[in-house]
Amino acid sequence: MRVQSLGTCLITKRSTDSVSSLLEVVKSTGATQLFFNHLYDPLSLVRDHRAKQVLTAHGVAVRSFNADLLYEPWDVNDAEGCPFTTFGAFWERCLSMPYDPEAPLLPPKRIISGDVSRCPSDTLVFEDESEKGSNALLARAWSPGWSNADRTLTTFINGPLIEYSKNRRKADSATTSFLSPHLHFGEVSVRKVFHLVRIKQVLWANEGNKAGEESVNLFLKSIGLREYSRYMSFNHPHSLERPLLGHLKFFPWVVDEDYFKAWRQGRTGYPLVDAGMRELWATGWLHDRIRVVVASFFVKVLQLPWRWGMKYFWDTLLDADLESDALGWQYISGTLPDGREFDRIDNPQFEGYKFDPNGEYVRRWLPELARLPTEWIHHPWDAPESLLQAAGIELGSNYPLPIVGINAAKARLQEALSKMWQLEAASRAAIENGTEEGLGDSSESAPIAFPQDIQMEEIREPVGNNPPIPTTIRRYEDQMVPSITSSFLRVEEEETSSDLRNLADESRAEVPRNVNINQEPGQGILNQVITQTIQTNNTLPQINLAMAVGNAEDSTAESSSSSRRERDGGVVPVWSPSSSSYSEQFVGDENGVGASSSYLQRHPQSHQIMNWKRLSQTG
DNA sequence: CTTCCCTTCCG
DNA sequence: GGAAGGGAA
Repeated sequence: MRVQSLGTCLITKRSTDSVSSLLEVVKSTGATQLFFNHLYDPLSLVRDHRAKQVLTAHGVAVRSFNADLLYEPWDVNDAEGCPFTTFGAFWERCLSMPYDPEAPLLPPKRIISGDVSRCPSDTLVFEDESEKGSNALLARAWSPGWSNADRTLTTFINGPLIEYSKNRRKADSATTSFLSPHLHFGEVSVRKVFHLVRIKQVLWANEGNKAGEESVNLFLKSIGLREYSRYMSFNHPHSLERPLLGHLKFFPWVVDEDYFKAWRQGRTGYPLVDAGMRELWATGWLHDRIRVVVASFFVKVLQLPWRWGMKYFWDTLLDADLESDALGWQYISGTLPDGREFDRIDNPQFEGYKFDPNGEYVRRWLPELARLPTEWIHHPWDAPESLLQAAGIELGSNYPLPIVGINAAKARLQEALSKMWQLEAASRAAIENGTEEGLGDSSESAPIAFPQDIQMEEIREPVGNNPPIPTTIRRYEDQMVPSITSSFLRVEEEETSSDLRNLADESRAEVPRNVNINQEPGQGILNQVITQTIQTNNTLPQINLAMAVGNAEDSTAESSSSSRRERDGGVVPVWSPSSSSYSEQFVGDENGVGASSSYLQRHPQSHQIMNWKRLSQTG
């Protein structure tokens, strides 16, 4: 594959062993240098650390860079040099760092192409015939490629950005940036977004446009959340699949696949939730507010295990992103220090009038409710029978009654919490008496299995032809949310032994298939090895290679000597599972309740924890 | 201009 | 549930 704009070849490889594939490419091309960009999930950290070691040992000059974040996670610390544990403090620090984020780099003028004639390259197929139909539909929300990303960015900055603060609560999506898939797949750099947006902010500030200025702050906050997701992943590698705080360890989740199915199909009886779930299915995209609504409903009203919901998001979202989504679900579930209080249930009816005051969003995605007046659109179950008839609605027939009443959900939540405290107290007692060792491991270490038999192919768009019904049955490929913990624990055991080869590759994250990347190498092809071979050349561009991180030797001293940034060579602190000591205060480690109470002592200000304490006492 | 109350928002 | 901001007194 020839990258025309750069005049050099792109070699693509599928492999179960990235490091040896890289080595093979390096050898067959005679490359002497390797450049890659950092990733921050535990698998990549381990894999890339190894890649750096192995290739360096083979005499290749390896350098790695930050291309995904405004600041490297290890550069953002509090006054004591410790990582932040709440988003607010983290982001405040990011915005007041002594140096600005790197300005975006221009593309290189040219790259001196190496000799790739002896290097075998796999052909990657990004879309086959059977996928075209559903991909065409998904394309309504996203057109891949860096030039589309650029256009999306420009359109947003010159359009909706200035009114972002005013419009951000509207479920109708034309007011958001649509950048998330482009950012995820590396088609636009977050630094470019940051700088262009800041330029606008300065402009508006000079004009005295307060609303515009505030809009930029709010938009940047969502960029900040993305940053924070990587930050959390780096500092708490377990948090991608385990609750960060352990206070819900004994929560009796409702394991009900019918609830789960109703949620997926958008048949919960709550119009805002259902509209969201159908938009998600049809377009692979949801407004952030609506993601919170459906996820919160999932966790608080249905009380299903949040990892199920996270996996469904993973399977359906175009911008599915492990770090961001894990952060989001933990936030919703109240397992972050600054997450939502667990015992508060949001009422979809009220949220409906907040985010969709005129019911337009609901009518668009739930055509069966289209003729219902706005007064009842978010709570049809209260509507007079005559009115329902006139609107052609038969509750329980062509639109469901609420699957769970809000009051019933509140009562059930309280019951579940009492149960949880009982179990917790029992466990504590058992541990203190030494009669039983950590029975608690059952819930966290072995999360409730994802239902195996879900048949997504059978889901059809409900009555009506708006949105269009997909003509192609969607192929359901099980892209499991990668299970990191098990392999990760093995890393802990084996970190010192030399061969980490298998673990990093076996359980690696899958990424969505239908990604068209024929325009430019992007980091988004995260898990296929994509290497661009480059002859010795010091004017090297920061090309987004698909690899990342992990430099053992040169790093710790320098980077912990704080604020000096490393422009070149991508200095990364030594990272290994056992050295990520910050996790100790969280439950990610084996100690569960005990661990989170030591966290409690350190962070008495955390109202979420306070809540938990209060509840524990009253329960 | 201050104070107090009410709404809104909360990563 | 609590801070914080806006509006009324």
